[in-house]
Amino acid sequence: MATIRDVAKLAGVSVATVSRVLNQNGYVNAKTESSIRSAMTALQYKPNAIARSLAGKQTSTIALMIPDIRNPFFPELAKAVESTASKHDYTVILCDSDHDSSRERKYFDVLKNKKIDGLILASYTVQPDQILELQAEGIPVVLVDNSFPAHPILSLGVRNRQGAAAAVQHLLDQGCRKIAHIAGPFQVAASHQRSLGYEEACQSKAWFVPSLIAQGDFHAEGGYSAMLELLDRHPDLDGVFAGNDLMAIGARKALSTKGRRLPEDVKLIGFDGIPVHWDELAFSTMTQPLSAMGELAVDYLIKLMNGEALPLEPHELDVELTVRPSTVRSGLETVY
Amino acid sequence: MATIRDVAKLAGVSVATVSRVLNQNGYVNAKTESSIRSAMTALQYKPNAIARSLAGKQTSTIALMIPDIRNPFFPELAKAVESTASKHDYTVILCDSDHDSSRERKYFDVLKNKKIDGLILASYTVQPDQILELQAEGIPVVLVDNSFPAHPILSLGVRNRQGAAAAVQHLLDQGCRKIAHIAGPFQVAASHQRSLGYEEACQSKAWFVPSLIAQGDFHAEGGYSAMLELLDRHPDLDGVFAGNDLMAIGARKALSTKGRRLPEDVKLIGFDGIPVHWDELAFSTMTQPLSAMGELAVDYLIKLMNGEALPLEPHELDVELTVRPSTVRSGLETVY
DNA sequence: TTGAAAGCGGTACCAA
DNA sequence: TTGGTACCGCTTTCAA
Repeated sequence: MATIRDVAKLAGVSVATVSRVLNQNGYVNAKTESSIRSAMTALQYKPNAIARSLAGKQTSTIALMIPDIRNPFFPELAKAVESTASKHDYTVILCDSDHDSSRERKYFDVLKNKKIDGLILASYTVQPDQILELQAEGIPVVLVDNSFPAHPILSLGVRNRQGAAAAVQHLLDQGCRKIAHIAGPFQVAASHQRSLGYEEACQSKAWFVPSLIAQGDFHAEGGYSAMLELLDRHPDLDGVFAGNDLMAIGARKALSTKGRRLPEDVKLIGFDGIPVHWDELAFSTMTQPLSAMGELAVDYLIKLMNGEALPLEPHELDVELTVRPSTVRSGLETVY
Repeated sequence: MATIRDVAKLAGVSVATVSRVLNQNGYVNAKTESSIRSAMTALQYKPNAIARSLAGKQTSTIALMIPDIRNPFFPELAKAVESTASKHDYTVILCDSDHDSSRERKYFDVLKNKKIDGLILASYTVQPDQILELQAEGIPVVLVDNSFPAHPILSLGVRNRQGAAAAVQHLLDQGCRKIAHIAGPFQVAASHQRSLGYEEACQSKAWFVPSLIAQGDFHAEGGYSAMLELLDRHPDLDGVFAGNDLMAIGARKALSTKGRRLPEDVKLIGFDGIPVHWDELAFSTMTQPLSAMGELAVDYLIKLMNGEALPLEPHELDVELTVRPSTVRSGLETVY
């Protein structure tokens, strides 16, 4: 492997000059430059990124940390992050914390040691202090799908409360008169906000009682059992808002197990907009702009890495109502 | 940030000695070591991985390159790769080539510059020469879900031909007498092998005609149109083997559009074993051991990185028949 | 058992 | 406009 010194020698100049053309900074004579460039191609010179990182202070590497890449929420986010990052010549380290805060901690250490330039973090287990510490070590962080409003942490998410309220409103619009809610883990801020949105939209209704809310776990299994529970408590419910799509999937199964037809007997709506492939069973949901979030997260991170000071109020994007046959018979949409 | 020199100074030794305790190699007096260790904790010393990489010759970083993380085939693979790698203190760079060979090439360059220790590659567009070149540059490669038997490239996949034949056999066992096939892209070796497996299992049958094969594209859309085509050509078909699950999804839609009931009128089986969430619609498939593949890929890569010479015949794992209601009425299985 | 010092391959400051 | 050179922080001979 040719080094910068080899190039300098062949071109008959100093390494400093070669470095200048490499980084396109500083003055350098046109003929000098061209002779250097031909030396570079002659030697097939490729700058060693490691050496560059050590001397300069950029690794051109960011990390994306998520709880579980198998959760259909994340591949799309990851795709957008990766693609945007690589567009800006950043490389992405994938960290799957597996919802395990000890793995998270371990990764934080590794990432510090590796001097990554920045981190995009989706976590429901981090403590704000940990993020602050990363920032103190010079690693900018963009928090996604979560926020700590009391701390100086740039965060990015969606309007969960408003979105949830809109979901419930859609059910009301479709004629529902008794709408239940399968709540996600209340420790997860986004989840909590959705529950608040539900309550906000229902509280004033005569039919509303707290027992219309059942606790789920963001997984299909939890949605399934929560739905059974709800049907048991309220056999006459005619609408369900699930705190996320995975729970909606479980809920659908429970509903069909109990002989409820969608949308005739019960209307069901979820939240997230994870990819679905079956028109027949696809259900209505509030779709998150995952791709836009990933892109925006990288854009913000780059600004932070460039030292720009950004407003720290949580940046919240809008979710979009996606109508499918679980709430409107004709809401059939080609999704494959 | 404390450096190794700070530690050396505080402990009253040389950096060489500190380096020795850091790497647990070479002789070092027990008391010396303990005084160094306490200096390290006192200074909160964390070795700089970049400097380490430059001086040593390991970056402890591998890359995982895949065509599209949104393809449900890959998240599980990625999860296993990531988790196994991190167990061995390797960090994983995620490269999503987006099925674009120019992006692939660009990434190869970046990865060389960054001196990654190894690469796990899933690609249907790479040329063997490119892999050879990476290897020549000292970057070991494990090729996944593809192979170039004529070249010295370690590859890992499943027994596609046998698996496909087994899928068809399952349809035969269920009483099918006219089985169609939706083929994936023939340029993809795995896909081609599956088609061969289908032909192998059908060729001897009296009902077999080449027009029972339609071309798909590994996506739901292609499966859909291929299925329509097949139904048009052979209204009496009673079994379908789709070259992958995504096409099976499209095929299912086409079948239901045309009023065919599963499994009564037509039995459908796919290939891959991507995650499904709906019991009701889940279809039979040949499940690939994705998690095992990811783990094995890393294990192999680590051996290669350690300089071990490994046998270069493609390592092929078995696929497993997963029976669901698209082929057997009672094949209901809880999948959520 | 320990230390001095020469790299690893760049960057960037200071002179020339 | 160019070159000399001191780092960046760690590893690894080679001597002591």
